[in-house]
Amino acid sequence: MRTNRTTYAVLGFLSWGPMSGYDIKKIVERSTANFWTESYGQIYPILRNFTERGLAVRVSGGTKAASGRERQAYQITERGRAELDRWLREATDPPTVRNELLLKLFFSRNVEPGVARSQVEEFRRQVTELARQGEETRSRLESNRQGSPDLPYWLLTLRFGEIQRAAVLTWCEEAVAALDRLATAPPGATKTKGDRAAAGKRRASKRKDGAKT
Amino acid sequence: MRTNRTTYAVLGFLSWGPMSGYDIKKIVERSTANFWTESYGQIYPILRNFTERGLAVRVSGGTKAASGRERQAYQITERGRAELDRWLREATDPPTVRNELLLKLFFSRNVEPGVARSQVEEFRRQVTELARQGEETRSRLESNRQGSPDLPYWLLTLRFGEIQRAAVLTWCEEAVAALDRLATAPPGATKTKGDRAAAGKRRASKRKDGAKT
DNA sequence: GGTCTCATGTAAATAGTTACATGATTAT
DNA sequence: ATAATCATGTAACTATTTACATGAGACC
Repeated sequence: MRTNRTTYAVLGFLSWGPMSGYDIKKIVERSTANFWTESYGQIYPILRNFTERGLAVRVSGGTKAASGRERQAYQITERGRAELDRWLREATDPPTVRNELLLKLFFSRNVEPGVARSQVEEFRRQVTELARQGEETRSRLESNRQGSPDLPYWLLTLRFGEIQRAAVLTWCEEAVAALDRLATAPPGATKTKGDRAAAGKRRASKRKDGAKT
Repeated sequence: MRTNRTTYAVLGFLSWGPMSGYDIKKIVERSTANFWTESYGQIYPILRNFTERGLAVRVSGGTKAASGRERQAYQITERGRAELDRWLREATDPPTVRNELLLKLFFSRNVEPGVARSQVEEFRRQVTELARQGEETRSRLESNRQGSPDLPYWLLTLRFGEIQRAAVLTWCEEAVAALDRLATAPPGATKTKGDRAAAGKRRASKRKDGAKT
């Protein structure tokens, strides 16, 4: 029975030093956003939970900086570190993916190929934007994190994103080309089994396809 | 306020023809497992909900085949098709990813590089297995779905997986190599604040250049 | 004076999984 | 006989997001 993954994300950040829930949220947005997110609704309760389980202690005050309320920082304990260590060594389940774009594509014969095409194009724009952000992150890391013992690991996660995004962009182009071919060539002409024509025409009108309502 | 994505997955399957919750679960496992999953706890309630909202009607009996209970099939209505159509055209939010392997890697300086290395290796095994399954799916589709109007779309989603997995496997090798270098070269080299040197050298391919400062 | 950001937190809603209850039929 | 599979469904739990309440200091 796998326990809450948020636990470990938060423990991981606390391993860098004492910080508050607010800090964690901000850092998550800047550092792991591409493969991990957390919301306040997760973070604050888990921090309280840590103090109950002895994985962290609350150190009020702290840096203080420029804040309205008093800063509630949390410091990881030995037990907290042990728990983090355990998780880092433990087997990792493959991620459960849910990709809505692919789901739409999967059912896209219900619409004209142009619709699927626009979806892919929009997806490509999104990925391109992520790639741009990735480049920024890389130069930021390389210019002011030199020598950090964390850096090699951070670069590994960054590289994952880079390689994956490049692949996805390749696919986008391939997919757009395939959909263009579908849009022009295919209505009923090609394949076997005579009944294909309908798919291309589908949008034209509502006729009965043997299904009543 | 985006409504439940499960809704559309189920509508999509019903667009193929009347089917039961059980059918949907089985088909999901065989067809979309790589980018979409659903559980009974989602499917059955949503089917009931469809009858209330007029997106599908219940057609008891149906194929019947070999079943214990009476088969409860659901048939999509015109309103259901309209809703599916709307969703297919609607803008798609980028997927929120949560990749636990990358999260572990991100915090892996808390353990020896060998730990991260094993995690990546295990991940590679998982992806390799998925790739094998993907190949099976491809030959299955190509041999007995020829001429289906859905085929081009299915192949697109399949291709996405293929391209992405190839990229991920490339990354795995790169990552293992990087972690091996980390394990041998750097133990204390980077430790202190003052030495930017070590990190910069790390990029050099095979350290014959005396990379350990 | 207004609004922005810092900051902590909670409540409610939504999403999703897991485990179980039930029971008929089919294969061994 | 019994195990497996077909099949439907629910309850409880876990996970996660969103929206809101609160309030202080900073900035214009």
